Amino acid sequence: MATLKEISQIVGVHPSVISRVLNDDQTLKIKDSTRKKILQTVKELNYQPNRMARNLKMNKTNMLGIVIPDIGNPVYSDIIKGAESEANANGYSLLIYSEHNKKKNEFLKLIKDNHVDGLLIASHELEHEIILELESSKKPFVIVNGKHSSSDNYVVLDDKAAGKLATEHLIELGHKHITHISGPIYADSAIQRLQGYREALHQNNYDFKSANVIESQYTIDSGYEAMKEIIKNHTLPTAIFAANILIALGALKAMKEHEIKVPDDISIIGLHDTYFTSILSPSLTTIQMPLFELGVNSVKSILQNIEDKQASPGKIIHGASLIKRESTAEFKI
Amino acid sequence: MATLKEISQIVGVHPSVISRVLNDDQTLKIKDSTRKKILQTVKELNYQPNRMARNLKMNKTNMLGIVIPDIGNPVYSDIIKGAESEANANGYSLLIYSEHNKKKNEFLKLIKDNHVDGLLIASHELEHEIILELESSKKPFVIVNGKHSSSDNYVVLDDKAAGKLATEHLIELGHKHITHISGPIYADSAIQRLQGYREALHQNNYDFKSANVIESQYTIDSGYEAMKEIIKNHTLPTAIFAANILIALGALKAMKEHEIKVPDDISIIGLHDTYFTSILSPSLTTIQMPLFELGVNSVKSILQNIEDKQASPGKIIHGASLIKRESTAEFKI
DNA sequence: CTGTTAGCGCTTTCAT
DNA sequence: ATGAAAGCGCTAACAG
Repeated sequence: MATLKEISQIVGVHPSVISRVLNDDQTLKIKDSTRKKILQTVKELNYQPNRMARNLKMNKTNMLGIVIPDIGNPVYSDIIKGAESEANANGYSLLIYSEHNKKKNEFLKLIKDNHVDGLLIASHELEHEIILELESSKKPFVIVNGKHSSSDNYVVLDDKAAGKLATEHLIELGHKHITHISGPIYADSAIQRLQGYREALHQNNYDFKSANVIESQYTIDSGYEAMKEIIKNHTLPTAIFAANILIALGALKAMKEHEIKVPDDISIIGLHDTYFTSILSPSLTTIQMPLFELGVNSVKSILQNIEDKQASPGKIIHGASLIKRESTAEFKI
Repeated sequence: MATLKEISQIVGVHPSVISRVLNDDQTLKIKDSTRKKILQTVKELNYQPNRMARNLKMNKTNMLGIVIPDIGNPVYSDIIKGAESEANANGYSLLIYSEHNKKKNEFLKLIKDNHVDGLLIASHELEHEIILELESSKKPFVIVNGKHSSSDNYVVLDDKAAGKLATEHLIELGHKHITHISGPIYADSAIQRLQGYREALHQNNYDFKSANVIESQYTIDSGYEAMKEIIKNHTLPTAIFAANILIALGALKAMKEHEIKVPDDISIIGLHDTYFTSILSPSLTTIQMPLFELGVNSVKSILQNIEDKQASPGKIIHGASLIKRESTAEFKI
C-alpha cells in the first residue's frame, strides 16, 4: 500500500500538501498543475489513506457499534439495515455486537478502547450502573427500542399505539376474551404494548383481567411455553395478542401441537411483521413496525450527538400499521 | 481515558515498562513490588490501551470482515454466529459487511484502507478481477460457501451430498416426478446441489430431464416465480427439491395461492433448516447444513493464514442431515 | 531492573 | 504556493 510519503516523493512535493489536497482543504492555495499531478499519481498508485493512522490522529474511528441480543432475530436485522444505511450515508461503518454467547456487559469495551465513536444499544437488560459507566465514558450512546430511567438518550417505537391497534383489531372482530402474551416486564417495549392493550380494552368498556396477561420472553420457546400454559390452565381465549413475532411463532407451535385451529378456534395477531409472516399457514395478521426507520433515526441521533457534542432528546418513531391476514377472523359463537 | 503516560507518572516508571508489563513481555525483569504497583494503578484508573494507537503501531486491527449479500437471510446469520464465535475466541471482532444496498465490490475498501486484517467473502457474485485485486492486496481472504476457479482459499459445505440426500429422501418415498428448483447456476453451491440431485436420480435408475430443473435465485420472490412457472407450464411434479430455504418458502407461497396441498398434492423438501421451519404448516422437511461450523472453520482458515502467512487449502465441511417433517410424504397414486 | 529513542502514517498549525 | 515540525498513544529494539 502506498503512503503519503511515497506519493510525495514521486510528485516532488511535501506529504502534507497531498494530505491537504485529498482532504479538500479550502484554505490551501495550489497551482492547478501540481494539484492535477497529485490527483493523478494518487489514482495511479491506487492510494488509500491508512485508516489506522487517520484514526489515531483524529481520535475517531468512524465506526458506530450496535449492541443487539441476537443477530438471528429478524426484528434486529431490520433495525440494523436502517442503522447501517444511515451510517454509511454519513461515512460511518457499523459494527454489530451480538450479545448472544458473550459475557454480560462486555460491550463496554467497544467504548473504552475507542473501537467505536458511539454506541447504539438495543439490548433489553440494561443495568443502571452500565448507564453510569457509559455516561462517564463521554462517548455518545443511544438506547434503541427501549427506555431507561437514568437516560434521556433513546429512540423508541410507538409501542403503546401498536398494542392498542392490535387489540382494537381483535375487538372489532367481536372477540370478548382476548389474552395478551406480553414481553418481559422489565422491557419498556413490553410495558408499553401491555399499556396499549389495556387502553384499547378500557375504551371499549372491557374489563381488564390480569389473568388474561401471560408474561413471556421475546423468544419462540418462551412464547410456546406461555401458550401451553394458557391451554392448560385457563378456559381458552378466542383471541391472542402476541407482543412480538417470535412469541407469536411459539404460540402457533403450541396451538399446532394441540390441534387448535387458527383462526377457527382462536385468532392470533403478532407484533412485528417479517418476510415469512405471509407464508405461514394460515398467514399471520401482524402489526408492522417501522424498524428500519428506528435504525435510521437512532443513527441520526447519535451522529448529531457526535457532531454537536450534545445529546438529542428522546424520540418516538410513529407508524405502527395493521396488516390483516388469515390468522384473525370474526368471532363466531 | 487514561494513557500510558499518565499511569507512568503516577507509578513513577517509564511508559514502556507499563506496556511491557501489560503485554506480558517474558524477557522483562521487574521487581514484584513495581509490577504490583503498576497493575494496581492500571486497575484503579480503569486503563484500557488505546486501540487506535495499538493498531497503527502493530499494523493490525484485530478485526475480520465478513461480506454477505443480506443480513436478513437466516442462512447468513448462522454462518455469522459461527464466525463471530471463533473470531472472538481468538481476540478478533467481526465486521459484518452486508452488500444489500451497497455499491458493487465496494467491500474491497475494507481491505485497502486496513479496516480489517482479513476478509471472509460469502458473496455469490465474485468476479475474476476482484479475486485478483484481493490477491494483490496481500491480505488474507477466504471464500465462504462457494468456490472460485481463480482461488484455492475456500471453505464450503458438502452441497453435493446435501442435494443427493434430499433427492434420495423423495425417491425413497416413492416419488417418480421430482422437480428441482435450483439456485443460480453461477453459484458453486447451486451447481453442487444440482449435481447431487442428478447423482441420486442416476443411482436409482431415474432419467434426468433438464425440464425438471428450474433455475432460480436464492430468494423468496424468485422461488415463488419458479414455482408459478412449474404450475403453469408443466404437468405438476409430485415432489419438489428446493435448493435453499428461501426458495422453498417462495414455492410454498405459490402453492398456497394455487391451493395445492402439501404434502397431499405435492411433497417439498428444502435445503437449510432454520428456526421457523418446524412452525410452518405443514412443517417443512429440510436438509440441515452445518452453517455454524462453516463460519467457525472459515475463521480458522483465515486466522491460520494471518499467523502463518500462508493460505490453508480449500476445506469441505461435511454434515448434511435430513430432518423429516410433514411436508414430504409417500407418493400415492 | 528500568529508561531512551524512534517510528507507525497521518493531519494541522505555523513559517517561509 | 509549499515546506517544516509536532504529535496522536503505543510498542520494540537497544542502552544503560
